[in-house]
Amino acid sequence: MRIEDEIKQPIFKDEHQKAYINLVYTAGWLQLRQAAAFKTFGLTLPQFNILRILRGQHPLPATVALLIERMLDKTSNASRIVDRLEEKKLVTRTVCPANRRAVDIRITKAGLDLLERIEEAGVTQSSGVTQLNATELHQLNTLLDKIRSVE
Amino acid sequence: MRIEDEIKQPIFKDEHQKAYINLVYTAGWLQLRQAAAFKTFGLTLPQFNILRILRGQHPLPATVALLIERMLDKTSNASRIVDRLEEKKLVTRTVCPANRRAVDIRITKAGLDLLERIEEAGVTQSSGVTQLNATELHQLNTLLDKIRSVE
DNA sequence: TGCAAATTTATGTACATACATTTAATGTTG
DNA sequence: CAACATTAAATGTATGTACATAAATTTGCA
Repeated sequence: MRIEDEIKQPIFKDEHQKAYINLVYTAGWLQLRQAAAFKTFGLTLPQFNILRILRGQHPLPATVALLIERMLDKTSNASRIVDRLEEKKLVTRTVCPANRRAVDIRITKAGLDLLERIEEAGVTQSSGVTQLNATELHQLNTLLDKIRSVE
Repeated sequence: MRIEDEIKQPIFKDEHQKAYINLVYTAGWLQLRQAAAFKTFGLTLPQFNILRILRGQHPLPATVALLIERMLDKTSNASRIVDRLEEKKLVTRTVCPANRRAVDIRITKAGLDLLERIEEAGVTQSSGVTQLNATELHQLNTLLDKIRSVE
């Protein structure tokens, strides 16, 4: 469906505004679908993303600083997302012996198992970008990179 | 900058995953810039969006249901965003005489003035989509519409 | 060494999101 | 018309986002 019909706004100020709204709307649309899929596993999207970063490090630990660096949304609050994962016993937190300011965060066996179950269920494939072929994917990536090329 | 470098993740599972991450990341990037611009006027992005919908209706009122229908993020909570705007005297809320379940929401003179000041400051132009020319904008809109064409 | 600056994480506050539930008014139907 | 369903908005709760500040530790340098 065209974005005009999707948000019932037939006229945009210009094509820039239309593209902006389409971009933000589509990203939200994708995230909503992903979040719904993770919900059946008791995870939110940011929690899932952090678990995945931790698995990438496993068996090495990650610090909060490393999580922030790798997160899509860098301004969110990694500490509190780790709080939730710790409550669910999906990660552990121990003071880093080499630098007692830092905290070593590790994914647990339960966390690894959960990720595996989620991936077996094919949840991570559910994003609508599978609608696009190789040429279109390349086009899209180029356009998005260009948008962010302001400074 | 390419998305690989932006989030310091050199390898993606496939091009679909890369496009998905690029899309979500770029939308967040745009919204963060917009939000920062509105902040100087004491508004958040959703508050601004609702004010703009109300101006579109002006001098007719809007109901909460209409706001939700037009909002980019339909699952957000329009009631409470209107609460904030009402506290700032940018909108008024009165029970709809024709249907006492509904609430008539109207933008005030102060709200209209604020929107005008924001637009004079050119804040709404700040989105990075201005990097794209007409052909690219059309390409982008087509690709995004296609992504959402699952069901 | 000692002390200020920098680093790392945690916490506080305001706002927004997601979703379930509640409250009040209106429609519907036997 | 009474009982029940539906509709419209508000409220409750958990989580996340944005940003400022605090607390603890380490670093650097006079």
